[in-house]
Amino acid sequence: MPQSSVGLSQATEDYLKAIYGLAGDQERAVQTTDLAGALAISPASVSGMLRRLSKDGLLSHLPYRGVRLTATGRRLALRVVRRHRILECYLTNRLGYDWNAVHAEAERLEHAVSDELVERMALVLGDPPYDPHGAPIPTRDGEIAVPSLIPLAEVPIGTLAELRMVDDKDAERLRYLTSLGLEVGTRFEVVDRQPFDGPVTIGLPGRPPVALGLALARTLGCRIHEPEPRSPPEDSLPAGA
Amino acid sequence: MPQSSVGLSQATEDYLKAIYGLAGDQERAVQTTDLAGALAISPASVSGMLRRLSKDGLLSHLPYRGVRLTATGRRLALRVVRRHRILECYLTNRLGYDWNAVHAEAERLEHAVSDELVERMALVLGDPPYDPHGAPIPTRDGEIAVPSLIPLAEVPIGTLAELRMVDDKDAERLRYLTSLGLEVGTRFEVVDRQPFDGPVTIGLPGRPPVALGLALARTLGCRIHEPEPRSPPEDSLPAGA
DNA sequence: ATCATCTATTAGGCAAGCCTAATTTCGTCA
DNA sequence: TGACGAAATTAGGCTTGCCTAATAGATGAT
Repeated sequence: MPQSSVGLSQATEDYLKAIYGLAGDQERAVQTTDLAGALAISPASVSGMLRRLSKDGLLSHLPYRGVRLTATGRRLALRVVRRHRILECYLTNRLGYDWNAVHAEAERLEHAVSDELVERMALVLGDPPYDPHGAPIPTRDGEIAVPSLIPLAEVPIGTLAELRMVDDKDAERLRYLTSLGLEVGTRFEVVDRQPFDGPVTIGLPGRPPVALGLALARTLGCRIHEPEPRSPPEDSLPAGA
Repeated sequence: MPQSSVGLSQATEDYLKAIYGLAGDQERAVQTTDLAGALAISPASVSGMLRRLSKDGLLSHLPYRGVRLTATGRRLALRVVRRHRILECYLTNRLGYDWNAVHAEAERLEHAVSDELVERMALVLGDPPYDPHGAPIPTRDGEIAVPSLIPLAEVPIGTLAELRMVDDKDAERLRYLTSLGLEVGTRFEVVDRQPFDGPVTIGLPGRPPVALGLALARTLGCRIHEPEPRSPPEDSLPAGA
């Protein structure tokens, strides 16, 4: 059953990682169907596997109610996430990979690298806090700093913002963002937003404005740089308490 | 069944590599038992697996007579060997691994890295011809230069020689060699050899002579630097034809 | 409250790879 | 030539993970 550095099967690692990813860091319960979707596996198979993982103490499974990682499960999930993200950093920084190509490679390697190797890579890189898509990298001892970002879809018109985080799974989407001149750290201004779930238009310095579909805009994590210049709300000069 | 970059299962890759390793490059037939020993698997299991690999056209299996890789099998085996050895080089050169630690890590990674990644590592390293243990690295297109070396066990007394190749599988042995000051490229002189399968004594510059067991001496591939100074055999000045 | 619907689980199967025990084949030696 | 031991194969079983089809639980609308 073992095969990685720590003795979990690849399937087990994939389940834990997927559950962690779907639950978010506040550990919401995850539905069987959602998990099946994320893993591209039939719900029936997931049910069977969940029974085993539950028996092994990695998660708690209330039948028909979803699953939640146990402390152990969460720790192991974060270990896999750390491996994945350090690998992504290493591949881009040291081996010239594009940010749209690292995910697939890391997806396979994360099950094969030893902790020793991961830590050597982290050391060489100087312990990066974020991966190439802006996702925070869990520390050796399972801490993770969840960045508080705003989806582009919710950034008000007129705001100056910075792209901080993008989902890494869709290579096509990443190539598209690159073609627009958008990468992690890029600053832009939200120029317009069409009502009724229409696209968001942003302006980058020295480029014509671009309209981004709402589905895409929802997946782009942004940091606000400058609140709306017009209509200063209420705390302009007084420091309210 | 697939899982690597090329669609072979890990088990398949392990079988092909082990057969290639046991057969030597001239492709001798390999016995089921030897293969079972190399893979630490029961002979019965190997029999079953060989039937499948044979059906898949990766080897030809004459029952009770042993197996031989087909051209396809050999090509795939060499691909795995290349991955393994490039990985060993990369880990020692770029990530500070000792030569005794790389084998285990490469053994797992060789099943997970893509050809893309292997070639990027090879590029960064400048296409090394040998791995850290002196084994030749197959080229991208399946060529391999088999070095003609002499086992230390057969180097005549009085000869000046150089260690060129060591088996990479036994980390303990590699640590021992390091402790003696022996690594790939080290020059030494064969000082003495006890009769009846006794140890071989070698001298390294600036160190007291060391006696190496015959079993160990048989696994050390050497290049001769200077033929025996005493008793020049027969082809000293005439160039025989 | 009940039914229709969606979600989840169980039932039953399959392929990959491994195991042990039993059997067959090879090869050698008398 | 015949028998014996070593090597190889077959027989039968197990676990992991996946599948489809059938059943059971939860839920929202009437």
